[in-house]
Amino acid sequence: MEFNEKQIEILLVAEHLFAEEGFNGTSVREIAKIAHINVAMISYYFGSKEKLLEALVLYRISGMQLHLESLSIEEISPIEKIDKLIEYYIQLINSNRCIYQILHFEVTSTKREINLDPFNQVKKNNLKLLENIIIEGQLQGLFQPNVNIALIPPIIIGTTTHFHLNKHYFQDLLHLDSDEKYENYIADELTKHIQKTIKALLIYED
Amino acid sequence: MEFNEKQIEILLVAEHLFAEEGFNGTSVREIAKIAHINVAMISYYFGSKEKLLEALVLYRISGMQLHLESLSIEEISPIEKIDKLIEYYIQLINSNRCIYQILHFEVTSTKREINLDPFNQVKKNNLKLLENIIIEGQLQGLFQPNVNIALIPPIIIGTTTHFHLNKHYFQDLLHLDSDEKYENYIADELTKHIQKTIKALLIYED
Amino acid sequence: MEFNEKQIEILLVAEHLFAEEGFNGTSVREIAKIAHINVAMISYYFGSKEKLLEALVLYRISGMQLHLESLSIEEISPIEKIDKLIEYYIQLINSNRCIYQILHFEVTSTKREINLDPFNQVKKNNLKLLENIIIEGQLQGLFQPNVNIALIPPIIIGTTTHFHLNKHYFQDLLHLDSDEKYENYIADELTKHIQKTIKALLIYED
Amino acid sequence: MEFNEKQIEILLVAEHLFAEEGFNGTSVREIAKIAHINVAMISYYFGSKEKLLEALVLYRISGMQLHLESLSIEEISPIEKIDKLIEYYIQLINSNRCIYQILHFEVTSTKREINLDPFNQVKKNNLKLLENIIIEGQLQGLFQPNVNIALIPPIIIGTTTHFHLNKHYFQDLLHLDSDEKYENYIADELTKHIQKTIKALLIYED
DNA sequence: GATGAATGAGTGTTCATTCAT
DNA sequence: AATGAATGAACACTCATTCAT
Repeated sequence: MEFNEKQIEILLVAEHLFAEEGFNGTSVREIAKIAHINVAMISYYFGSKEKLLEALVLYRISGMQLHLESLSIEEISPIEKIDKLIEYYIQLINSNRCIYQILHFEVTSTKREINLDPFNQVKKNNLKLLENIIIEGQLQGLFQPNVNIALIPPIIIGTTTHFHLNKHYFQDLLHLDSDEKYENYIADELTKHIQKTIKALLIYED
Repeated sequence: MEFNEKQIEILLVAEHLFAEEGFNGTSVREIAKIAHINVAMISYYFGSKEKLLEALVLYRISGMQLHLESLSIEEISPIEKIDKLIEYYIQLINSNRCIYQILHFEVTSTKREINLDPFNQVKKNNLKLLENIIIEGQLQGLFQPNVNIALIPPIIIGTTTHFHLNKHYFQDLLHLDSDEKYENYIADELTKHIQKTIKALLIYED
Repeated sequence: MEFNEKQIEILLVAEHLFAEEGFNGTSVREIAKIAHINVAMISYYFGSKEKLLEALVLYRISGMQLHLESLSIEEISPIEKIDKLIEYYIQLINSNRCIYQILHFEVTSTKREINLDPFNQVKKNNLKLLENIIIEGQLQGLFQPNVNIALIPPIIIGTTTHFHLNKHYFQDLLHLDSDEKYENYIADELTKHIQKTIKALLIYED
Repeated sequence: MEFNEKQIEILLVAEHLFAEEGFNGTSVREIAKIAHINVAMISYYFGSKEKLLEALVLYRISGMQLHLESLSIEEISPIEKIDKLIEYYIQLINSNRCIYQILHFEVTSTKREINLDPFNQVKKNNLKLLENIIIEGQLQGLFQPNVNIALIPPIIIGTTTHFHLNKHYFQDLLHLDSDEKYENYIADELTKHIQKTIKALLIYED
């Protein structure tokens, strides 16, 4: 699917608004106004508001694959690989914050007829990547053998998105009185915390 | 705030629909139809659709406090306390799944003028409870000293809600081909997984 | 028709609101609230909102008769009688401002099924009173013979009500920067102006 | 402000209904039905029902200026000028009957946020025109010096609108058993009556 | 290819009134 | 006699979409 310049602008505006106000809370007129295009353009370009969402999902999912092919062949320890992967994962969620929220709330939970196979495939690929690293670590005797690998991404994604969703609460709790401090906290403390957690889980013998 | 029988029925129907279709995706007529009441009743009882949401939040938050006062005085090890607390926490999220989703997506993220102070207070109380247990464990030399306690609830809540939000994906991935199996998986594997993760984090020396 | 204390309070509140906001612009809930009675009382006491208006009209019309029986027998010149009558008329409109407005706008012009016979009778009686004075003056050679008597009350009522309806405009135009000044202007200048006008009309030979 | 054909039709229908049933007594559906347009068109064209009223007022006020520039320079006596002005004034009110009623009742008296400055300006302009004629007459010694000029338009407008508002009463009183007779009465008797009244007032020495 | 005009369906809310008590 | 609870109907308005141009 190829999108022209205007279509991409519409997608970006829609992404922002869908994330902020929800799909039903966003009117096509609002999108059209901000994107400086005619209302009819949305139906004209995408068919309908719902199909605009579908196009947006498609457009964004392609960029959500972890591009860590290098990681597999790098000559660093699996522990460092885990650290790198988590850092990269959190950055990925961070920079795709809007579409993550849209996907989870507007698509996954509600009953829209949007094909999520590409999204699910991405998640499975990312899971496979993680699995390879863990198996490598287990073979090296660094990681414990009995870990539920499928439940590790939920920790990373879940914790990060939860932190995002409750931004105000955590800004208050952790005294992050500027957006900059908040962003830095994610890049530093939250990332370290999740890295430590996953590594503990992998290494810790119960 | 006291609600009569019909008001509670409206609240329950609204909760279900708001969680499933979103606040903006749910019409008052839909609520009225399912609750077998007149459309005007919603305005009559609650003032407006928005105030209905507010009433729902208020109604539910009171039940979201962790009732684990006993835990503090029980003569079991802090490790067992952590296990119990997590199990209880997950059950709490489980049975309040709808309002959790509503709170996170309809209230926290969007700009509604709903007072979240009670909700935030509950979260802080629950955090305090967790903190006490961890400090107890640290004093006994069971837990490591340098853990970011504030970031532990996000792991529990984030992981659990992420699992819920992606129910279909995980049902497919983990071959949970019935709702029963899915529920059991949460009660067993997911709970164990999160317990193990948190304990690892607390005990693991990096 | 006898009204009890509460009914009269409702009537007074309704009169005030109907004049200020119009019949359709006033809700029975508004009336009930201000009159400190239950909403159902209005239907209970008067039958319906429309019948409340009817009752109000009936209640007020009785007081709108010019009580100037004395005028007929007083031993003053017809010119002085005209002066007295006009002054009295303007005061009458003044103190019945609300119901006058309601009658003209809510009843007379729109198609309500309210019996206006009593109101029309009052107007005819008042016209007769005026006619008698004018005939007396004509017999005394004070007034011209060829005057259209039926069109004299419209001058008095029309001018006065027009002044009331455009209160703000005239307050601005005539620098009547307080309600007191405005009221005084009516009692003094406007009254004198209308008296002079009618007398001129009656005396002036064209 | 330019209005297209359909917009003008809506304005005309609205004018008629607002005058007849009042602003609150007229529903947009009623307007839409009679104007043979979709209900949504009213919001689409004017923004809201209230703004439709505002547009109507704006649309009509421009036509309410007395176009009597010729009068100032015509070589006729001030007395004849007064006659002409009054005749023209009454015709103006006559042909703008609806908007006059709307302005007086729906706009002037109730608390709408409609800008009445243009209307007030028109009234002041018309007053100025009258004033010039009267001063001319006074300079020629035809009119008395001590007349309250600001209170003359109220006589003309008040009397005429009062006559209109009480159409049924006067049709009954004056045996004007057809609309034609009623209209003719205004053009003949009522006009003459008001002309005579104003002239008497101006000429009569008290 | 692109758009202004237009619309039917649906929105949340308010209304006067009714009715069981 | 008096009222709180309840309701169907109507309200103004917004929506995503269509269509002639």
